[in-house]
Amino acid sequence: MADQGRLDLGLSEPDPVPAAPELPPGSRVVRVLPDVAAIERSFDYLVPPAWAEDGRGDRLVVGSRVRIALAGRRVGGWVVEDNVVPPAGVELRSLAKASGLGPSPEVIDLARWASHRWAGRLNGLLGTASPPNVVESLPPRPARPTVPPATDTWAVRALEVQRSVVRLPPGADVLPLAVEAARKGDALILLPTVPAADQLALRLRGEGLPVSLAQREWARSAAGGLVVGSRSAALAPVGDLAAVVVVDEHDETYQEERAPTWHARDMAVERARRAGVPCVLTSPSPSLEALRWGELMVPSLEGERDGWPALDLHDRRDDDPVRSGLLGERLVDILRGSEGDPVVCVLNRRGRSRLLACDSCGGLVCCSEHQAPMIQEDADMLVCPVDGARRPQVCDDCGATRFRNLRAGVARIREELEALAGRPVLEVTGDTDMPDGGLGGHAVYVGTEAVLHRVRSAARVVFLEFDQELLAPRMRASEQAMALLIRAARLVGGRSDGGRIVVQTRMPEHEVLQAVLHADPGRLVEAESARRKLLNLPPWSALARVSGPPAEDFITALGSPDGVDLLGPRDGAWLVRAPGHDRLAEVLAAVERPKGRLRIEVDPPRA
DNA sequence: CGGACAAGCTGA
DNA sequence: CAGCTTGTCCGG
Repeated sequence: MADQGRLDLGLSEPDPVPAAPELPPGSRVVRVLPDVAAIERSFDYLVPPAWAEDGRGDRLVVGSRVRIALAGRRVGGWVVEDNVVPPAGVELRSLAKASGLGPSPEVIDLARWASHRWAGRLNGLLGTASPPNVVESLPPRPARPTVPPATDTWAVRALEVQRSVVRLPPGADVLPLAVEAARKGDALILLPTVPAADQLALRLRGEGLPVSLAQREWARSAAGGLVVGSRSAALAPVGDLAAVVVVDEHDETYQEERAPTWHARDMAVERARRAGVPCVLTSPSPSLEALRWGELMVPSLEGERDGWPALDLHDRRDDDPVRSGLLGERLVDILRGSEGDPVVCVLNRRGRSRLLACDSCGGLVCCSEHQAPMIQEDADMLVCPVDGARRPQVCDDCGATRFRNLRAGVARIREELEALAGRPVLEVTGDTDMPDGGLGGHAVYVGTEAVLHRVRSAARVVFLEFDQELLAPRMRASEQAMALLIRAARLVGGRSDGGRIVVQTRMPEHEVLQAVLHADPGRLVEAESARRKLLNLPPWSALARVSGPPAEDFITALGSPDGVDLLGPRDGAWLVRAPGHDRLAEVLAAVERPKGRLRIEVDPPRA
């Protein structure tokens, strides 16, 4: 079959074939997509005639969850098409069981669109769109709430346009926007994390609004009212969708890491477009994607200035790189608590030293054969990262045996911070357990960026080495660096409340830092937008990263379609670049997929 | 995914 | 050539 390797969007068997003669007249046949990750085809089943009499037949609609016999076992699935004419020559089996409600036809169509847009399988998306347990019927629709007239005019204005991007400073409250969305009717409100969604849901309930949590309260969401949730909520049922709000649209947690790497912001935008309802994206620093899509609105420049913390740039270019290590002298007072506690220090690295300099001559300790920086394995052995050769810890140039860390990991820096602060310092990593409400009670914390998620609040956040964020070899390095500063800003509060962030850097003129310094995210946009345009990167193009053992075959099969560049291979992966997402999706879908573990990441998160 | 079946390897 | 592993195909 010619399209064997292609993705089935639940609409296979396009040729109208006469029904098999053995099918009794009046039989109802439905097309079912199995809920099995590896199966991307749909199959036809007979609706048991008995169901027509007891009402089960009426409840069976496109989207319904069913159980089917497939290759000798029972699996779940979704009805993706009703009243189909099955291809000739197949002996139909009957549906084994009806297992309740599933996504609406609108959400199925949306998922189909997403499956094409992100070149991935439909059944995973339908799984996300389905209730976690069997739902036989919906609760009654909640009474329409009486929403008090809005006091925040920006929220009203934001929902008056179909596509608006609201630039709100880090500390701003989105509650007025959610309430205003509720005035429109049933609204979908997305937040980056589940705790943030839970908290907003609680506050909206406090306002007397009917709110349900997406996924966990699937049936209530489908019945009506406000639906609040994180990424997966973009596919949640909503009664009668009247508005969509995506809070902190810049946040990368909106993108699914596994293929299909769909993005909840883009999904929500498309959902609103299809429903013809207004969609509002908010962010302290809107993404280029958002700005290209909608109309930018800045409620108050004054509010924005007050809402960002002050930024202290510690320019380290004047310091002796060898002598002063990672901790500049200006940090001492902060670490000792003279500007308030707690102090949160961020260093995006794990483990111990990666880069050593001789204490007496200042030279970098490199492998004489490969010129690569040696790694300190234990107290007195060095290891070459290229071939693993070991040698004793002695400087090649001067024979000294004392070294200094230029790139200490978090574990080492904790000890140094403790010495400098003269008080205990708690190390926080991604593995550190987080108590409810976040960590508290310590005076000084140090950790990778995970520390920004785990500590409740801070008097100061110090980025010990920010340049690696600014210079990271990733397309979105600047936006990601900005996202870190936004997180930090939320821990310390706005400048009007004394909020202050400290950044040690050798690039104080970098647009990310300048944007925060002047509480003007537009400065980042100008520079970043020009750079991306020059390099023909998103949002001025659309990218997909293709990897896995069959990647080469796939790329070869793509050929050289019009307007499409193939870049690579690099680390066994290729980049496919097209002028836009329509073209990209079209090109990726046009080719048979070689078997094997092919991974296609559209909008690759780490390109 | 998981079963069916076919093609390849091993051992006496 | 049985008995087993490994690979490929396919499901209504």
